[in-house]
Formats: sequence, structure tokens, C-alpha cells
Amino acid sequence: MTKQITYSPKAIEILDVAERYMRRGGFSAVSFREIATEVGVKSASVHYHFPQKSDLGRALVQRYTKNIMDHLGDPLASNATVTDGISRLASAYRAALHNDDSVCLCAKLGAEIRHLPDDVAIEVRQFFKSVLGWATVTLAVHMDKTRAAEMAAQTISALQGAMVLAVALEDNSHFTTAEAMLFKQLEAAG
Amino acid sequence: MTKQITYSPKAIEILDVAERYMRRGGFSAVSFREIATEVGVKSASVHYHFPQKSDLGRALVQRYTKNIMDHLGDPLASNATVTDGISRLASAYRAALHNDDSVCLCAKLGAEIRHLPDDVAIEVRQFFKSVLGWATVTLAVHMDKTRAAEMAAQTISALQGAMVLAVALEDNSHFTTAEAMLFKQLEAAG
DNA sequence: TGTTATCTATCTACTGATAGGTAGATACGC
DNA sequence: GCGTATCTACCTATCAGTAGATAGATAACA
Repeated sequence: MTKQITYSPKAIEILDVAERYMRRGGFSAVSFREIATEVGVKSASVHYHFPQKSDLGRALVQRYTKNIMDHLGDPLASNATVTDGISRLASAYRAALHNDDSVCLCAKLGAEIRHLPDDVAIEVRQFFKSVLGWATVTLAVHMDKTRAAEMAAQTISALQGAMVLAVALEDNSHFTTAEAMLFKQLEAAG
Repeated sequence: MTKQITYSPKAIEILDVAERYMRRGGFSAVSFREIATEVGVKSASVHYHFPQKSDLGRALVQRYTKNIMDHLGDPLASNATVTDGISRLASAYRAALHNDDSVCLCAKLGAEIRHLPDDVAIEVRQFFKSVLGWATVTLAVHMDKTRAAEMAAQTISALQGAMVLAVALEDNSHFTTAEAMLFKQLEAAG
């Protein structure tokens, strides 16, 4: 069981606002003052909830990871065909994209991992490991393990890459098309 | 013909340093002072070459786009099989990844397009349009145009996504594997 | 004498962070 | 019930540091 952290309603508001900024512009696009103004408190109060900026970043990534993993659920449940599990993964990413038309938080932070405080970077890597692990288990039901691991990485790459394209060109159909093609390939491979 | 801009040796040095920072941490990770220190001048001198930060960003993306497109060359040259052209595309991305183990400059900036000055954003979109266009023409030799456009987007997504994964997990084999799988798929599709 | 390229010095705006204080709620001991 | 203590969640005020940007002087060179 993942350790369960509970946040006060205000802390959750802060996380919500911070996540929006961070997904749009990365770690450095988040400022305590901007968050504070939007939430309706002073910047010192944001520091009360998250003493350091890295605490805020870490909390954000942890929450994001938990949300995605909860959405994914048991990798072995409703997994009759190759596409069953992966469609859950795709819908998680699709939800992330349609929320504010920004890329996945960890796609953003993953690309700037060397610019992040260490504890945040560790959490971002954990996100990728978790999702990769989940997808590998899901696919391993239908193919050998090595191939499942490869296909898992490829699936995640394809979805994240399509998100970047969709956001950059402001055209979400790039993501939808990518999803459709991915499923066709998986059916052929499975 | 793309307009040819020539830069002084110092301006090129500035662009080189700035590109490294920007690929690691995005637009806001670039600071005039840091660049200046590294290049061995004062920050005011950097402003002499690039008055506004957006001028620097724009120049960077323009140069990056030109380099990639030059590397790609004529989309109809040495294009006997489906994989011929795409392997040139993949090698361009591979070169970008192995240069400083960072993601493609435009993968980074594309994901934060809404946080960029307008003129920089326009240039980033132009990058994606150019590369997408090139890949579409290359593939259209071997399949119908609609499918070529879809496959082009998918190819670029896969490569960019794999880069993010490789950088985030500090394991470039994710990229190599993605490349290999992409070629297999293209051969099957072509 | 311009032109190019640099410098020094400075400005304003904003960053994350801290010190120190306070109103209001909760809990403990008697 | 009443006083004491503690805790939560904020506040004001301020800090040092850094951001991008500019004005004006200076040197080199054609």
C-alpha cells in the first residue's frame, strides 16, 4: 500500500493551481506568489503548507502518480484482449490532455529531469517506472515478458509523444489518431 | 529557400550555450547572465547580439529547424524503401539525444508552447510542420497520402516520446529499442 | 568617422525563503 | 466551567538573490 497523505482543503487548492502552472510551463513556471494570489492567500501561507518548492513539486508528482495508478487499477483485471488494458492507459492520458490541453505532468518534468531538485526527480522517475511496470504486466498476459516490456515502453512513448504534438500544434486529433493506430498495432502484435 | 541568417562567431557561441540550457530546462532555464559567464562576456553583450530573450529563442529554434532539415535533405532522395527516409529522421533525433543526453529542443518547447513568447511559439510550430511535412512526403512514395500523414505523425511521436523516456529514466536504450520497433512496423506497413 | 562589439553601472520586477506575530479552534488539567 | 497550553492557518514585513533590460562610456577597426 502506498503511504496515504492527506491534505487540507487549502493545500489541495494550492496543488490544483500549481499543477496547472507546472503542466503548462514546467517546474520553474510555478511561483509561490502567483499560486497565492490565485488561491487568495499570501505567499508565506503557501510556504506554510509546502515549506520548500521541492516539497510542492514532490507532492504534486506523488498525487499525480497516485491518480493515474488508481485510474489504471489492477493490471490483471478486465484484460481479456491485448487492447483492454492499454485502452485504460490511453484513456488516462487522454483525460490528462483534455484537462487544460496540456501535456502529462511527468512528460513535462521527465524532459527536464536534470533541472529538477533531486527529490522531485526521484518521484518523476518513480512515475515512469510505475506506469511502465503496470503496462508490462498487462501485456505480459498476451505475449512473452521481454516483448511485453518493449511494447509497454513503446506504447507510453507513443502516447506521450502524441500529446506533445497535439499540444504544440494545438490539434488534439493528433492524439486521437495516434491512439487508433496504436490499437491496430497491438491487435496485430497480440 | 529559407532566409539565410549569418551570425558572428560570438553569437554562435551564445546560441550554442543557450541551446544546451534550453534543451535541459526549457525556455526559462536560459539566463543571460549564465550564458554570458560561460561565453566569457557580460550579460549586456549578450543583449547586444539578441536584444530580447524572445530574439534568442527564435534564433535558436530557427537554427535548430534548419540543422534538422539540412540533415534530412531532399525527402525524395535515396528513398527506395519505406525505412530509407525514416532512418534519416531517426538518426537526426538520435544525434540530438546523444548530444548532451537531452531531448529534442522542440520536444521541450513544444510541451510548453503556451508559456512561450508568441514569436517563439510560431517558430516551434513551424518546426513540427516542417518535419511532419518532410516525413509525409517521404512516406507518400510508398503508401497513399492520408496514411502517409498519419504514419508521419506517429513516427515523430514515437521518436519524441522515446526520447523523453530515455532522458527521464537516464537509459538511452529506450530510444534504441523504440527505433528498432518503429522500423519493423514500417516494413510491415509499407 | 562611422560601425561593431564590448564594457560598467544601474534599474525595476520578481523569485524563494524566513522571522515574527496573531486570531481562532482544540485539548488538558483542575 | 476556567485557565493554560498547543496547534492550525494565516498574516505583515523583509531578505538576498536573480531575472531581463537599458543608458552611456569605451575601445578596436575600416
